[in-house]
Amino acid sequence: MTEKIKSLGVFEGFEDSEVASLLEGAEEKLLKHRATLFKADTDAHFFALVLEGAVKLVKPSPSGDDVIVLFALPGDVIGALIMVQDKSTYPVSVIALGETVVLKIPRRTFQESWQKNQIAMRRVNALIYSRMTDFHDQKSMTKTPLPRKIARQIVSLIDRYGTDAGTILPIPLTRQEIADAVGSTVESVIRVMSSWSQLGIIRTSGQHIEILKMDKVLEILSGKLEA
Amino acid sequence: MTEKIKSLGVFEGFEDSEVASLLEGAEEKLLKHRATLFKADTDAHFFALVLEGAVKLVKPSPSGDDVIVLFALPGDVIGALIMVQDKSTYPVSVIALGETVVLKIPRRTFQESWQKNQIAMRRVNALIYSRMTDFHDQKSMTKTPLPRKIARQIVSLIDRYGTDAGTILPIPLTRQEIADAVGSTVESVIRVMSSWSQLGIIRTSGQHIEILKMDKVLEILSGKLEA
DNA sequence: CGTAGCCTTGAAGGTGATCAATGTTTGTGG
DNA sequence: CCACAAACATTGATCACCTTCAAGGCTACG
Repeated sequence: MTEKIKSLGVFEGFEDSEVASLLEGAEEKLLKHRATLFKADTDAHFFALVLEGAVKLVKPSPSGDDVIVLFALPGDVIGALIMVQDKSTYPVSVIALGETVVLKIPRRTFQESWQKNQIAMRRVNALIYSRMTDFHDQKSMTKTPLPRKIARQIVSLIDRYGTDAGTILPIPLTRQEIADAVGSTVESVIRVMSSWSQLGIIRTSGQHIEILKMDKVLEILSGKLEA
Repeated sequence: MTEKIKSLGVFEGFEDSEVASLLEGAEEKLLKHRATLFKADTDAHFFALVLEGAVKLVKPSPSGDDVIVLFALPGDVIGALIMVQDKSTYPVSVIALGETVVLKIPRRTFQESWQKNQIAMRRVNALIYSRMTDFHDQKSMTKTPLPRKIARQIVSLIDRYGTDAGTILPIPLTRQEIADAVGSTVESVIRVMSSWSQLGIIRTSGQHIEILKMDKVLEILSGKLEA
């Protein structure tokens, strides 16, 4: 068992043996950029922990405009809630962004170890709680102009990654993905971000986004700045 | 302890003594229409179960256009997730729609009984799961035209209430509230619903909404019908 | 060096927000 | 039981913000 795993927030302060039982049957898996961890509507027999890199949770839509429901970063748990349903299929597909490492944990282990471990469950629920409030935030911004939505998304990602390396987005994101995440179109996202680039607020090289003036981004988010 | 309480989904199959310990310190409370159960940013010292009627969870916005994050109906749990956070304030305000009865349960009871009761926690998590997928649904409809959003909201409410009395919305809703729930404006909601009324798809008297042609509503939801 | 994936730009058009005014229902106190 | 106020519903006109459609450019990689 690697140090990396033991140092995850979910396992903080746990005995090695405790962690071992929570990881019964777990399997570490390396995903290449764009690789799929699981597909929506597929039998949900495992959940996962993100160790390195990132994944996106995509809800497929009949009309082809998929929506990104969530970005999961290291330390995040995915597919845990569905483990409590008796039988079920995943509601979303999970796709890696960049090289990423995840830990696949079988449903049985969830039922036999996680659900019996109050502290672990508390921590899982805490993660879910923050996800929930994030949805609330998003929902409260439906009527808000696009630039503010994009700003929110960016800030949310940086906040969650926590690293004070800070101003560089932890994941490679295409404009299309940003659009899918905020519920807009590539073109509109491009227009907004181009204008930010010109104002020197951000700098992008390829899928890499760097925030140069966080204060400005926050002003946009709060509506003070139009940009 | 009333029969009504014991018959709630969360308590299904539980012994009376078990239910009693889960309700340690609980207090039944009658709320009048529009009465507030708790306010956002207030110390979260209890969570609640809806017994009768309904409540709305409102996220206040600085700009005054509040957003309705969720409608909670009988059997729903509200504020449970926040009980796992060590100390915290409610992220939303809760306001009754129509005469409603709730059961206020102290945080201590959550920590001492609920968290130790695997089955109860599973059920709470199952409720949360369905709420989560509901958010996913909503998010996947951001780019969708307003009528479909409204249709989704209506169908979701009727689905959840389950009663095959069926075609009458279980809660009194103003157009403003519908607008707040789908992220739109009163005027726009009115235009959509008026057109439905004229087509004989729905009938409204005051805050009461009755669905006359559910099939049509479903067609609108799926995009087959423009209306 | 050609293809695939992503980014960019422009023009046109639509959906819904906003503003403003008016009608209707509900509830309350005299 | 009436009168008035408050809350809710409605309608119309205007306009901003995005979406959509179309075309082209850039970069990377086999």
